[in-house]
Amino acid sequence: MKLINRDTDYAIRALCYIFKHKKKVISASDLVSELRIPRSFLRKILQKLNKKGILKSFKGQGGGFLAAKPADKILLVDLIETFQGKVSLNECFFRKLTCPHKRTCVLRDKLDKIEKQVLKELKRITVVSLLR
Amino acid sequence: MKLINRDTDYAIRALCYIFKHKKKVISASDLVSELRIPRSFLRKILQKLNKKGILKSFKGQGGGFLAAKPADKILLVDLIETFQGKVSLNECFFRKLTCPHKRTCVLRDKLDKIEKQVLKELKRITVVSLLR
DNA sequence: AAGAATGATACCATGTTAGTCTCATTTGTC
DNA sequence: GACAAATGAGACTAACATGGTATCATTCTT
Repeated sequence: MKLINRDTDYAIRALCYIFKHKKKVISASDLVSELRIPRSFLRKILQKLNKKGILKSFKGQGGGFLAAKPADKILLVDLIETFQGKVSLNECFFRKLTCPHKRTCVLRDKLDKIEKQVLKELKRITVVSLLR
Repeated sequence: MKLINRDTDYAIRALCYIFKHKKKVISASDLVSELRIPRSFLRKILQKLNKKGILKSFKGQGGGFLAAKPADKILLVDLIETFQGKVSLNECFFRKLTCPHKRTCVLRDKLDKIEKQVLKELKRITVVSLLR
């Protein structure tokens, strides 16, 4: 029952490093030696951040990554959704089917409320707030 | 990222049924035909509830299960912990080791706060509050 | 003694997570 | 233009978690 998984975690570490060296283009190699994250794994993560428009990438010698937007515009929730899908604490399945009592289920109702709270809190966390 | 998994879900359904038929001893067979949950799976769940002191069991013909304590004394959190372990939204591992920045990590700090909120809300939910 | 129930526990299939590997493409430098 | 350094794309794999099954032992009622 983890809120963030390893991809998201690594993405955050990478982003923090990139923001601490703003203006410089950071290559995967830089990040690997700095963060000690497995190279191939990290590369996949960087590619995804690029596709999502959170990083800009530059190919070829001297290439690497730059932030595509300011740190206070990158929400933790966006990262979580990028790597783990929509935040949903109350998916309810009954024998592989979506539960037939969806609308009337008291438990679901209560979990929904908790989910909304969590989401609200998560939305207040940006990459800036993680830069120490 | 689910707050409750299938074991917990089934446990709740079973408990609700048992409480709605208080005083009667309910067998696994009763529950299977009522709730349409796979027999063996349900039996494992009932056994666990028994071991945890949430149900009392009776062997032999006419045997089955009874609630071991009142519905308002059974917290949803207890069920979650029985089947899924301690609620912990912020486990942080770094390359299989516990993360070395545990104490200084800003993210961990924020997730901790969210976890405390969730836990507080979860503790307010008892089986009574799920009996409709 | 028989049958109906739970207790204990091993097993299995599928999906998810974390990580690896390879090849193609782009770009800067000599 | 050749080469090296970088990213892009995507297939592959090992280990673990989840959901579910199966079997045999034990206990209790009749």
